[in-house]
Amino acid sequence: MNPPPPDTRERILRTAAEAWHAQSYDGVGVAELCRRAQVHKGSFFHFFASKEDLLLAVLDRHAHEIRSWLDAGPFCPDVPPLQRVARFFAGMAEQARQDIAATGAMRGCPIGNVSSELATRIPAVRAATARVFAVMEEVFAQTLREGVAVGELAPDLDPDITARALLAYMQGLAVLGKAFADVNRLDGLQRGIAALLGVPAHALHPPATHAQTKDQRDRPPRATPPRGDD
Amino acid sequence: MNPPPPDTRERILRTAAEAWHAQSYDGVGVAELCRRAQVHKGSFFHFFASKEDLLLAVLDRHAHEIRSWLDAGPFCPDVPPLQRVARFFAGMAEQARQDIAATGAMRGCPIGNVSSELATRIPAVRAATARVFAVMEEVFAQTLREGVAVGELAPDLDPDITARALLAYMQGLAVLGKAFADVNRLDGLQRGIAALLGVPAHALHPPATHAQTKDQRDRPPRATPPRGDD
DNA sequence: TCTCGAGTTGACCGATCGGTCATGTGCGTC
DNA sequence: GACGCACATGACCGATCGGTCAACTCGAGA
Repeated sequence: MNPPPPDTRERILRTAAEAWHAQSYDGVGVAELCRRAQVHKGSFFHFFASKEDLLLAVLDRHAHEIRSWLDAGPFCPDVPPLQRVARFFAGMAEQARQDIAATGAMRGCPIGNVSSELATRIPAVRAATARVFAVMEEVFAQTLREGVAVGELAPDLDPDITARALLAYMQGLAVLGKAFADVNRLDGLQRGIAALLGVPAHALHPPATHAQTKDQRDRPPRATPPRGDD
Repeated sequence: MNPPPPDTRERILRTAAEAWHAQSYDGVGVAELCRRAQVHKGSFFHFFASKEDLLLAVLDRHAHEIRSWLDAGPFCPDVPPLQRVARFFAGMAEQARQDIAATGAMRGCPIGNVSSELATRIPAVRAATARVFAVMEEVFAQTLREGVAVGELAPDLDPDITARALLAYMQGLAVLGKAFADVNRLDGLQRGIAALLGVPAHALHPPATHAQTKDQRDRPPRATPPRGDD
């Protein structure tokens, strides 16, 4: 009810996620984070025991929110399963295009980036990123299972292994996209997905236009207000 | 040439490549690099204008050496094209297994890691990693072209796009492997490759670890014992 | 013999790193 | 009104960062 509620903690979390995605964990220090979030250093360490602690909080939030985000967005069951997958990858491509337009570079996957940078150095971070990936894998697998049930996919397709392959392909596209920074490289992307799914390329017809996955200002049905308790 | 000159520069290059692969660019500073390479700081900056300069040199070397390395190694034409691809990915899996055994973690792809960490921050690094990826893509594409010519692959398969997809898949596997740090996750790997190539999974039987009898061009692939090797 | 320059050595630099801490302030409660 | 507490504020800390520098060694060429 407070007009200017002290969303300090929230601001730090969001700023960190954004900054680390745009650059890297080591590349953005606590001081700059504080500058961007308009928070004083003392306050920062009032909310987070350390920089690493903040990273784990960011990843934890991802792990807890990504499923509902996916379910409400690209994987919303308002279209058949195969189209959801296509819509998800189309969203990725659109995101990449926006990155290029805005900054001339692609930022890649925030989770994949962090994992690549820190998985060997900080075991807890490795585990946290794995948890996020596992959720995505589950969402993929569930969708694929539906696809099999509906008859869009071959009955002998292994949903779990295929989900894993899809996730790998997606991460690889993120890595290559970031390295090449060229949207044209993304052509032929659909073909790979279709191949992994064992369907003809035309089975993944482009979902009309970019779905409105980003204009969601409304509160989701789940009543839990944004609070990063862990 | 230089008969017994101290290979200082060489030592720095190798140490940096190794250390940055095991950890990350920002995670290993010049001081530690010097410690490991047994080089004094002054010498370091005698050979390289800056830390970033060294990184570019490391990447440059990769770009120049990787083609001949691939051609002499996994892509050596002593086996049919498809088997070379299979051998390459088997080598990756083997590498991952060794990483786990030695350190309990997977290091991922040295190029992919660097790109993920620095592509948005240092454009020159982005370009340098892209160059390495481009070489790999070329080697893949060439092999695929051969595969089409020999009849191992469908005549309408697009070698360039498929090569790109294969490279993406490989990078994704590296990212997920690093995050999950679990060799079992690598099962089902072959299936994805086969799917991307449009061949049945059994067409990619795991090749022997080392070079084997050459000139088996006319022999169709035969089933080989599954991964019992450990 | 002298010079010269590639390479070595380690002290040193300012900036920044992640993190600490004493103090201040506003608010809810008794 | 006084106390407690969540949070704000910014000076401050030692360590480390990437990088500089002057002095030194030493072998090849004149």
